[in-house]
This record gives sequence, structure tokens and C-alpha cells, in this order.
Amino acid sequence: MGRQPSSKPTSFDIAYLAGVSQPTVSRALRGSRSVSLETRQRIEAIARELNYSVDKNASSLRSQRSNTIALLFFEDPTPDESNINPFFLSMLGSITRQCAARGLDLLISFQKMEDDWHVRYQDSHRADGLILLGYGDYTLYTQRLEQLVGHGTHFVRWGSVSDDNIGATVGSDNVGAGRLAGDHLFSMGRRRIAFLGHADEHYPEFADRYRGLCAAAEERGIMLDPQLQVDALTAEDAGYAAARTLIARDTPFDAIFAASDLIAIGAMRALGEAGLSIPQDVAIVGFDDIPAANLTSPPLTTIMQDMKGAGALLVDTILAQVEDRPPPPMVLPTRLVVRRSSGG
Amino acid sequence: MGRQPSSKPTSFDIAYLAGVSQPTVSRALRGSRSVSLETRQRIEAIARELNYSVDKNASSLRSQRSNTIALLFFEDPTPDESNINPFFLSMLGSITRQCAARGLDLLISFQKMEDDWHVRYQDSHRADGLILLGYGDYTLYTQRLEQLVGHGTHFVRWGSVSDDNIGATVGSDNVGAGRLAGDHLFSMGRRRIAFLGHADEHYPEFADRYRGLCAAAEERGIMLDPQLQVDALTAEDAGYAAARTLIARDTPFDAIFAASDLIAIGAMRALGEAGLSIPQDVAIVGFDDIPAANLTSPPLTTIMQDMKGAGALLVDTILAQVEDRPPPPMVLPTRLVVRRSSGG
DNA sequence: TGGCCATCATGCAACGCTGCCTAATTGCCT
DNA sequence: AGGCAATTAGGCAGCGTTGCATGATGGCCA
Repeated sequence: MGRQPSSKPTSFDIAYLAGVSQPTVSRALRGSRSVSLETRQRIEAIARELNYSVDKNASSLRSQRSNTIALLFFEDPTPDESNINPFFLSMLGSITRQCAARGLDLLISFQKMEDDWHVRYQDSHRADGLILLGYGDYTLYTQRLEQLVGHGTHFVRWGSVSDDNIGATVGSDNVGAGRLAGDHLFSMGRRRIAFLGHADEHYPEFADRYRGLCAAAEERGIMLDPQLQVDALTAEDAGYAAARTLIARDTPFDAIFAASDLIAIGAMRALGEAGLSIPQDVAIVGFDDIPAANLTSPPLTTIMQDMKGAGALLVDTILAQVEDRPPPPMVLPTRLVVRRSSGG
Repeated sequence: MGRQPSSKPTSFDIAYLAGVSQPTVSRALRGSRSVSLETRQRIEAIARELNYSVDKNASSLRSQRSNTIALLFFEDPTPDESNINPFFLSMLGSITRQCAARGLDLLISFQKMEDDWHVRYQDSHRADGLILLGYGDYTLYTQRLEQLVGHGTHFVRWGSVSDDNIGATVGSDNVGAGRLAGDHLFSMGRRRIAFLGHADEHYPEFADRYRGLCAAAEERGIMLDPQLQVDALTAEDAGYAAARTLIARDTPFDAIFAASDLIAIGAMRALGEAGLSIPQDVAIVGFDDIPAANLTSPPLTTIMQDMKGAGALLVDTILAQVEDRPPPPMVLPTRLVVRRSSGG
């Protein structure tokens, strides 16, 4: 009572001014039913007048809830300083908005896989849960995910959803998306479709996309030539290199489905240099619908993921874990965005 | 003592096991000199074994320091969901790394200008300071910045640096950058240079760039035609529209300096549609060096800002305020990146 | 009128840590 | 040998909040 008037007001100051006890102030401001309307309004008025705001640290310390989520990006292909995968950036936009809508704070970090996230975030009560966004060799970090699970950390990962996922996973329907891309290219009359992107179990999302493409082919009684699959990580350079490899194989192809837009953009550059015109000689479809997809010439046909839904689902999944509720469903539909690169 | 073994370990548990008092544990783990090496090592070993981590909330509550910075993005041209200005995204990458290097956490938020940041972040002790990244009409938010200053909030803004800035401001040397762009275009033999971007006091960064361009012209005894300046906000559509306006004015021009890469990209599209070839008919220089600048055809000559330096300077400026040190210098040099769009 | 319940408010005790001040021990100098 | 400084550790007191159990008040019914 009667504290320094200049220092930041505490709930004690308000209690003193309102003539009630400090705990009553706390309950009044958080809308507990056991405070009469009149008292609450009086307290609220004083709080407003003093510009009072609840101390986050005291609140979190006491309640053991930080109402904060930590978003961790990681990449294993050398992260060259500030160049971040554009797809994840647009995910970031979506996640921040979802957090804001739910009154959550968002802590973000670009970590290497080696660091002890759970210690740094959940164990220290900085965050209630972790959202993991990353790419690279999935098998390399399964061990770390198992550690998180064993440690009881609340987390959700963006990636390929399957039954044997370690921990909660949210992702797009990559198989369905691959099928969308395939159906589109086949309906444009293409028959020899190449796939640029890794297709093995180390990169399950890419593998799913390839599987979807193959499924679309099979439905038409077409068998894709394995010679037309070329490994590539999601980077412009990798796409360029993969397309050159593809061309050098001298196996005819009339379309490319790239596992990501960055790959597609790199491939377009290689095709151009090789004198192949898009879409006349080669139709091309990408994946992600990053902003640059609209800026290429010709503009890139691509698969759009449901970013808004993804952000919401990721955040909800964490909240479900924290509040011990059953998790929401976890696969998101995708949509084909037809632009000129596929001859649409 | 002898607490639940399953619950998260506290410094008391360690103190008990190490046979010392709890404050000693705190000091040992934070490297205070007043703990003997032997004791410290014993404590550290136990802490490691228990997977102990300091509770951030308790620590911050006690020390009144959160070691966290809040990064606030704001835009007043309708933020269409997840589309974030790519330049700020690359800034984000830089800031996160700087924070990580200094052991700071980063809280991020995409707010409208209306919200009460200081209450939400600094007053509630969520963050020690605020970094503001935004664009749009500067005069609209001066009032809010004054509020922050009056409130004693620690903050730094990215923008146009001048003597009458409200609060701390960090930014590139926009005038110098405009001069760089102008010098380059003049040295390529261009004489009638257009500027796409607002040039009034509402957008001081753009105005500075224009001023630099004009200075480069004056040094050569050339007077820029005011007819060749067209307003544009930083967006691809705006650049497209501005270029069309420019063309419609029917005032001859042989070069464009766009106030941002997005504007430049939009302008290139308009030029292409008008049958003007780049760089033969019109040389073009952008600003920011966003990733897409390398993907346009022809690749875009542009001004690169020192992102790494910017992140470091922003973070250091906040830390200086928090620790009551004099602020670091605040203007960053820029660099011209010559690609084919300017005929270089 | 007494007793009982519902409503509203209170007090106390953490939450886990750090800052300040004091106390014990040791080593060293005179 | 005595005294003084340096080194190392401990005690205590919060930081501002929330959870729990309890206490006061009044209304209502029997």
C-alpha cells in the first residue's frame, strides 16, 4: 500500500485504491464470477486509469502457463544466413495471425537440429509448446523427435502425415496434390512426365508427391519412366542442376512436376538455356505457390497449400496437447493453381 | 527438500543434492565469481544430470529482465493475410540470428498500429524492448511513436534516419543509395530517369531515395523532369500501375529507378506489355535486392541493403537503451548490385 | 427466529528465482 | 601471533501473481 507513485502499478496498488484485497483484483480483472459486478467495474476503472497491465512473468510463474508458443525453423542444407524458404515464411504469417487470434504470443527461432529445444523452451517455461517447421533429411531427426516425445514435450511438426509419425504431425495431402498435378498434366495431353525432387524415404513429403503423380499415371494405364525422376532438394540451384541432369539423360519428356516452386524456377532456367520453350516443349508444374511463382515467365502453374488452415491446425494441435484434449484432424487439402507454364 | 522426483527439478533440488544453499546454485549456474570452481563444477554436473533448466518466468520476475525482444511488423496498406513484404522477411532472418547470438529470445507479432504495444509487451514484462518494422504513411503513426517515447518504452524503428526522428531510428543511407542508383544509370548513358515511388514527406525513405537520385543528376548539371516521378507504394501492382501511368504521360524516359524491387517488378511487367525492352529501351534499377530480383528476366539491378548490419544495429540499439548505454551509430551503407536490367 | 445456503470477498501460501547483506573461512602480511 | 583483506557461502526478502480454503454477509425458508 502507498507505493512509489512513479513505478509501474501492481495489483496491490489497485487493491489499495479500490479498498479490496489484492487477490480480488486479480480475479476481477480475469473475469472470475466470484466478484460482484460493481466491484469488478470499480477495479477495472482504476486499472485503466493507472495503465495497469498484468505482469506476464508473475502470472506465468504462478499459473505455469505462458500462453506462448515457440516456432522453430530448421534446415539442414547450410542455411546461408538470411535466406529462408519462402514457403515457411508464408506459414509464419499464417501462424502469427492464428496466435494473435487466440491471444498467444509467438517466440521464433531458427535453430540447428542439435540444440536442446525442449530445455530452452518448454522446460524453462518460456513456451507451452513447440511448432517445428523444417526440411531436409527426415530420417536424420527422427531420433531427436523421439527424445521430445519421451520427454513429454508438447510439439507438432509440419510434414508428411502418416500412421507411424513420431509425435503429432500436420501436413498437406501430398499424395492427393501429386495426383492433382498429374491429372492436370495428363489432361493437357502430356504423357512423359518428369519429377524433380527426392523420392525416397528420407524426404517423405516429396515421396508422397511423387507417389500421387504415379497414381494418376497408373489410373490411365501409363507407367512413368524411372529415368524421369531426378533428385533435388528445395532450392533454385538444385532445381537447375536437376533439370540439367534430366536433359542430359536424353530420355524424352514433355512435362515436369517439380517438388517445390524453387526447384521449378531453377528448372525453368535450365530449360530456357537448353532452348526448350515452356509450355510448348515442356509443361511445368511446381509446388507451394510462393510469391515468386507469379513472377516467372511464363507464370508458374503450381499447387497451393492451405496456409491459413495450416497455421490454425498447427496452433490448435498444440493447444489440444496443452489442454489435454483430443487433437484435431491433421491432413489439409490442396488446390491446383493453373498459370501459363503448364499450357493451361 | 526431498521433493517429488518426477516433477521438474528446481534449484532447490540441486542445492539439496550438492549440499549447498539454493542461492549458491543460482550463482554457480550463472557463473558468478563468488562460487569456487569446485563447487560450481559439482553443481553443474548435478544440473546436467537432472536436466535442470532455469525457470524463465521466475528468473524474469525476479530480475525484471526478460532477455526478450519483441519484433512488431505493421503495414497500413491492407495486409492481405500472409503476404509479407519480402524485405522485412529477410530482415527477420537477420534479427533472429542476432538475437540468438546474444542469447535473446524474439517475440514476433504482426500488429495493426492501433494496438497498445507498450502495454502488451514492455509493461507486462514480456519483452525488454520493441523493434518496429513497418511501412506506409509515416505521418500517420508519429503520434503513436510519441506515446511510446512519453511512456519511456524502449524501442527502435527501421526507417529514414534524420535529426528530428521520434525515438531511436535505424536505417539505410537512402540518400546515398539513391545517388548510387543515379550514378550508375548516368554512367550507363541514361539521361531521362524516372522515379517510381512516393516522394513526399509521408514516405521519408522513398523521398530520401528520390533526393539522392536528384543529387546525382544535379552533380552532372542535369535537371530531372518532375513529370517522370510517379507515386507508388511498395507492391507489385502499384509498380505496374505506376509504370502505366508513366508511359501514358508520354514524356520520354530511358531509365527507371524504382523505390523498391516489388515496384520494379511490376514496372517490368508493364514495360513488357507496352513493347518496351529492358534494358535496351529502358534501364531499370530496383531497391532491396529481394530474392525474386534475381529471378526476373532480365535479372534486376538493385540496391542491396546491409541486412546483417541492420539486424545487429537494431538489436544493439535496444540493448543500449535497456542497459542505459549510448546508442550505436544508426545509418547503414548500401551497395549497388548490377544485373542485366540496367544494361550493366 | 434460527439455521442453512448462496454470494462475495479475504488471507495465506506458494510459484522458482535473484539481489543484497552478512557470516564464515582462509591466506597473508606485519 | 594478531589483524586484515579476499574469497566463498548462506539467509532473508522479495518479484507480482494465482489457487485454495476460509470467512463474512445477507436472503430465504421452515
